[in-house]
Amino acid sequence: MSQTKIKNMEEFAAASGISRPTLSKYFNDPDSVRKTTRQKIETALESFDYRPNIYAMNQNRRMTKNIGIVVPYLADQFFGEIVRVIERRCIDAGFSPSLFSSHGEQAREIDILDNLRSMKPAGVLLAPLGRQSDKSAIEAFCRDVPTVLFDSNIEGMGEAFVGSDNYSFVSQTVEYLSRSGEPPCFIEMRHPANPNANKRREAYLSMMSRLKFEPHVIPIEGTGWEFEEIGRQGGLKLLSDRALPTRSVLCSNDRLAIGFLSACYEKGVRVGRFDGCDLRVASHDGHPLSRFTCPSLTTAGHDYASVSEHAVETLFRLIDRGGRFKEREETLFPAGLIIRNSA
Amino acid sequence: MSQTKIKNMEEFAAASGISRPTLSKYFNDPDSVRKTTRQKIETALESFDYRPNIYAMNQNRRMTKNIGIVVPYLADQFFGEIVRVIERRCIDAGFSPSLFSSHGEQAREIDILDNLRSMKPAGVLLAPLGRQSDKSAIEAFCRDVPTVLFDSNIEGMGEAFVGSDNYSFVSQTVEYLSRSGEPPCFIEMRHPANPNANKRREAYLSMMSRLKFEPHVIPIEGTGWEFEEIGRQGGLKLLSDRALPTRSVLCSNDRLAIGFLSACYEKGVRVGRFDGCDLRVASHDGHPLSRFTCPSLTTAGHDYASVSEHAVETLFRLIDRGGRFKEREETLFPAGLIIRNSA
DNA sequence: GGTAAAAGTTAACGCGCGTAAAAAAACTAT
DNA sequence: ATAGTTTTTTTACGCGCGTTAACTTTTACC
Repeated sequence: MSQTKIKNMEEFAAASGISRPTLSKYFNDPDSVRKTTRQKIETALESFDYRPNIYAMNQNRRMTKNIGIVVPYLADQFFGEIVRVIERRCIDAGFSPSLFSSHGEQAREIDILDNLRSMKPAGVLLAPLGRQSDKSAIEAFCRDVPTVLFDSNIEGMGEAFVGSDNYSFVSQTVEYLSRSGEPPCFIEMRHPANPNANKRREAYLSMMSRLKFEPHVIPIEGTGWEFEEIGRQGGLKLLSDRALPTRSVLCSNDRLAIGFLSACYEKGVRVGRFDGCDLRVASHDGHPLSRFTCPSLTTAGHDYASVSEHAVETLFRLIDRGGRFKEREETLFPAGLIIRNSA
Repeated sequence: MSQTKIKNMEEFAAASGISRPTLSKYFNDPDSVRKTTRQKIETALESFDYRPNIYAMNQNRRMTKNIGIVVPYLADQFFGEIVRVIERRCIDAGFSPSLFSSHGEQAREIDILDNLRSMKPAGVLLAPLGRQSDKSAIEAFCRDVPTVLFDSNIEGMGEAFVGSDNYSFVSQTVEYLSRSGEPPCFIEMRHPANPNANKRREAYLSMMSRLKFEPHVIPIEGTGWEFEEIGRQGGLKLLSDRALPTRSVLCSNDRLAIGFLSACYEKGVRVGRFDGCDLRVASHDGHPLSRFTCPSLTTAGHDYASVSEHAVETLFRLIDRGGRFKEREETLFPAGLIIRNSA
């Protein structure tokens, strides 16, 4: 252990017998110094436990090794999962990730972007709120900071977008439901916060038309991020009013479906793909809890790993390129159909 | 909008007609300058949009206005909810919260604490991993940085602990279940990661003994943070083996119960508090999704608002006091019994 | 209107580190 | 061993802001 407290790089230079500029080089990139000196430094580091002052390090740099990660709603397990993978990859690549959640509020998203700007990050991974986002604020931000969008696309913003291919999600569920029984109606929020919802509706309509079935889009009321409650209330109303046009239901996303299933249960409607069931219910996202619903939920799942890996990989490439791509990139990953008991 | 770009406080001083030291005072505490000058500054701020360099601000300060928030697992909605409230209050109080998730890994928790230390935060709100935590690392950290623990208590560490009163949770559920039917057996993970689980088992045993019922603690296998899966596998096994000693089941926490309910559903066991049901299931935590299970889950819910408010309030008080309390504080909030359909 | 207290200004230094230039030292290859 | 290359050292300055001290202007109050 250390005997004398080392408080700056100067003192550590004296203690380790390496000059300060060389130490500075080392801390910014350990591979930039000769192997023998690197070992000397690392030996000294062990006995003196010194860490450079991060504020002093960054204040005179036009760009830091920080990476911002912004998600719309951290309580949504989808983002919890994505963030975990992204953080790990950033750390492994020698960056310091900073995590922010907009908590579904536009003002908060703008605040976060403002803060982020003054952190001079090397790059930012941004999952915007979507419909609620202040487009011009995001546009201005993307001009200043190298940004990769994920999850929600906003046309033309950021240098790249990485997300899931909504058509792939919906085409698989519609095709499966139609093949194995009655074609589904489609339940969604009337005013979805997230642009993916619109893509999914369009995909549903297009698939139904291709398969020559009559489409039924059923919008339910409610705003905010409490999707389960919205799905539940919508479900209770639809079931009370006997307003479902078909005996197959496709929900826009799993959280809505979780609420809808709870309504079915309460109303005594037997959900499932087996004989004696009243209704089949399927959905999209592959929510971590979708396999614990009653019955377990048939859904089209995100390729979580690919989306997060590719988002990070794209950002690193963007940083290497100096923050600009020739052309905006868009990468969409297909879904994987997960057949369980609900449909 | 601005015409000339302002790049530091010097230039902003010239543009606004206020001297730099006064500006410095203003940015560190807007109330420390006279109202008239404050208004002049704020007017100038609007037309020039300047923000002080956060790195330069902090590098020569022994303590910053940063607050660290560390949780063991962000994908757990319990923490998602708590973090939302805490972040908001920190911002309103003029601090900059930084959010970190240990993702259930000891190494990650240690890393986070190391980083946090070099951020010189004014204070830290730490929900430790629990059993997996490196006690000595946490102890060392708490010596250097004013820290309030929450959710998981580790005896003697940090200047304060704010959490829920596990006895209150369990006594209410056990009392309710016993009064309204058969006394419950208690299902928990054999090696729980979180110390609250141990408190809950003890509370169960103590309540059962007080009520003069025979206790049945049923440990189930599995490690990690995938509680639902653990609860499900445990449930499937118990039901197959017909190993449940009673027709009332009390789960240690809601996530376990969600898995257990899915096992019951799959096995065709009718869960509920009504005639014709085979089993009653109750639990603890008031998980955001507990009301959407099938049937909806009877549970003892955290007082989320009070826990998070009081944790923040305690940290602010600690910071005011210079980072030390005379005596370690411990505050526990009681649970609220939420009677739904499962029991 | 005069005076003391409060708030602002000017001038100057320091924080810890990045970085550039010139000189010295350490390797590499012939 | 020698010349050539790479790496390290020395020296010195700058970044943007915190902070202090001495001084000047504004306010508040009788």
